[in-house]
Amino acid sequence: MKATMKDVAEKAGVALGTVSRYFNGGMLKEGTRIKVENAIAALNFEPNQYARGLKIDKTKTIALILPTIWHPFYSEFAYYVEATLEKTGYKLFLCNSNNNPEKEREYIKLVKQNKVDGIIGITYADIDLYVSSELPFVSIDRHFSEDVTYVTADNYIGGQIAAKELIDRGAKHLAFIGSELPYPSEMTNRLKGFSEYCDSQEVPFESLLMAEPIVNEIDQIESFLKNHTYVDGVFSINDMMGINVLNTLVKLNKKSPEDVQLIGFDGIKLEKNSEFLISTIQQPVDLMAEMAVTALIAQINGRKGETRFILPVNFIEGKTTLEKKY
Amino acid sequence: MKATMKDVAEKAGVALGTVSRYFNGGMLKEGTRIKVENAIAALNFEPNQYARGLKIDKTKTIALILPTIWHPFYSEFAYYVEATLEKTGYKLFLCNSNNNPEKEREYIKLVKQNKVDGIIGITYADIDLYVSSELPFVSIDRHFSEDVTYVTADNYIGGQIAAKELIDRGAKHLAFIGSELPYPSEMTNRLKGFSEYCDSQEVPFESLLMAEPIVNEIDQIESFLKNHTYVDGVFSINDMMGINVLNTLVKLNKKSPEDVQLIGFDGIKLEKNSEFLISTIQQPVDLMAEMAVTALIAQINGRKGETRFILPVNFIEGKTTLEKKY
DNA sequence: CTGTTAGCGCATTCAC
DNA sequence: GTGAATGCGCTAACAG
Repeated sequence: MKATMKDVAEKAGVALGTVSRYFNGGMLKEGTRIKVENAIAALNFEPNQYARGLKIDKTKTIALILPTIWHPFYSEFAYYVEATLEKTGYKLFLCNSNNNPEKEREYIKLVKQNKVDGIIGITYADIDLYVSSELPFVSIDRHFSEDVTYVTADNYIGGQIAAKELIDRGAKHLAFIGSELPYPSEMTNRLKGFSEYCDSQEVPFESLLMAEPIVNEIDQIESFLKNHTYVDGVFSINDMMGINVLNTLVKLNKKSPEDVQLIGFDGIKLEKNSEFLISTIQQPVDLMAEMAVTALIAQINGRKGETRFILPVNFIEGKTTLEKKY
Repeated sequence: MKATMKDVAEKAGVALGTVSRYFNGGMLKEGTRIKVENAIAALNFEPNQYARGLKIDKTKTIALILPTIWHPFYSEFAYYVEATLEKTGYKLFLCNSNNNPEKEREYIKLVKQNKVDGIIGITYADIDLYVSSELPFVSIDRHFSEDVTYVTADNYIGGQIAAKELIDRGAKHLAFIGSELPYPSEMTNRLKGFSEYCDSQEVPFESLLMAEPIVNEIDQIESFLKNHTYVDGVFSINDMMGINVLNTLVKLNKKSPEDVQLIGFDGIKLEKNSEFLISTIQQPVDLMAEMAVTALIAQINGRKGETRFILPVNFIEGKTTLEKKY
């Protein structure tokens, strides 16, 4: 049998409230404190969190909704979210939505069920209606209605930097390879920054915009590259797609960076201490996680501050770009 | 304000117990059921899970402890655990232990705190004492005391297969590159299977066993390969290390598979639909997750069946091995 | 500083 | 088939 606080109180010869006070930071006289501690140890007691939660109406738990944890970018984000949360004693529910709105709603319901205090979500589905401003919610990379807090990297500047770095490294004919999301997202800004910078420098560029969900990604990339053999600088919408571009280049007997320079987006690494896969625009994942957690906990505690957090990105020089020329 | 069951009862003009029965599968007369449903919809009511949990002493929640979610193998495993759990309505707490026993114990305590019903753990730390047989616990890749359930891939056979495949593909001088864990683990069996097969075929092999935690992994691999230039077939303890071996080979101007064939372990992919990184021995991660969940839930419900699950591995032909010769 | 007490929201006996 | 009453384990307010 699991011991209860009542058992502890009896064993220690004190009242129930005293034991409770011991756990909630109240002052106890040296003697009673020791009696209580002994009883706790003897019974191997741990307070029942569900009873506690019922009483104080807090769970010290949040849910993280993301498309799939089986993706280096999201798993890195989850890693940092959990790490940040830990410092404040919060626990984390993990939800792989697979972009299924149904499942996202199910987790959003957990807030009403008092199972979690709030939610951090990377979601591209249409759950606007469920995300009200009363719900402690922080969105990543996606802008809901005005008063829903969101955290994002500066995708627009990221796109500009990608274009600039390719051009500065001697690329003359650029290309953007990416997808078109059915819902608006910060990702669109990557292309916007890229194309506007190209235009401002009067550098021509092509673009391959595949419809989501993408089918035959590899084939599409291959035929695009075949039809645009003069392209010598590619900006891919993210690193994973960048890897596919790289593999396709190999197949077409082109070398990177010698023949085609390539810059991705995200800054994926397979582990904390491994290398970046390609040259890339790195999102400050650790910072994004930290901000998201901080903002969420503030909301949970009734404080509402900033609702927009746009964090800086930076260029990572990897194996798929040449030395800077200018 | 959040509505309670009492509010629903009042609004529907029925008693509290009736509403409760509605949620717990009791029979209601058509008329009352509709009244209840209307009231629930009107108030947008969701049952408070903490109150429910307190009452029935179940949380429908489990915790997953792993070294770090920021690692493709673990994130794939977590993906499948969550997917399996979902089917049974369980929720998942994620814990990155970073191999810190303190943190592992903290999560194990959640069971006593009634915050989770059970635990699945991939842990190499010394937490034996905390893992008693009363605790619903399933260990992955690690054998605790006799009655603690564990799930693992057949690492011994995996090692044998790796050796066999390298030899069958014409490698004459093999090598094992890996680490030595301070605690016993199934991983040790990879080397055992490998070396025993080599011995049985009278094929010579070298081995590099780096002490954990590994420092200067790349340097150690490089110097090992430099000192054993005749090696033409490498079995690395896992895929991540395999990638490091591959990078080092490139640096040393050796080609894989032409000069050195390489087989890893795990069968890592960066996403569900991406490619394997190198030739490898694949663990049946999906199956392992499923078995772990099934066994855990059985334990939670008081049923105890098998306590040992050893699942088959298989060879994946990737870019770092040649065609089979024999 | 410590003991007593009243719920938190719900599931589950019992009567009816 | 339904309503009323009891308590799960705990916190917090109050009295002493």
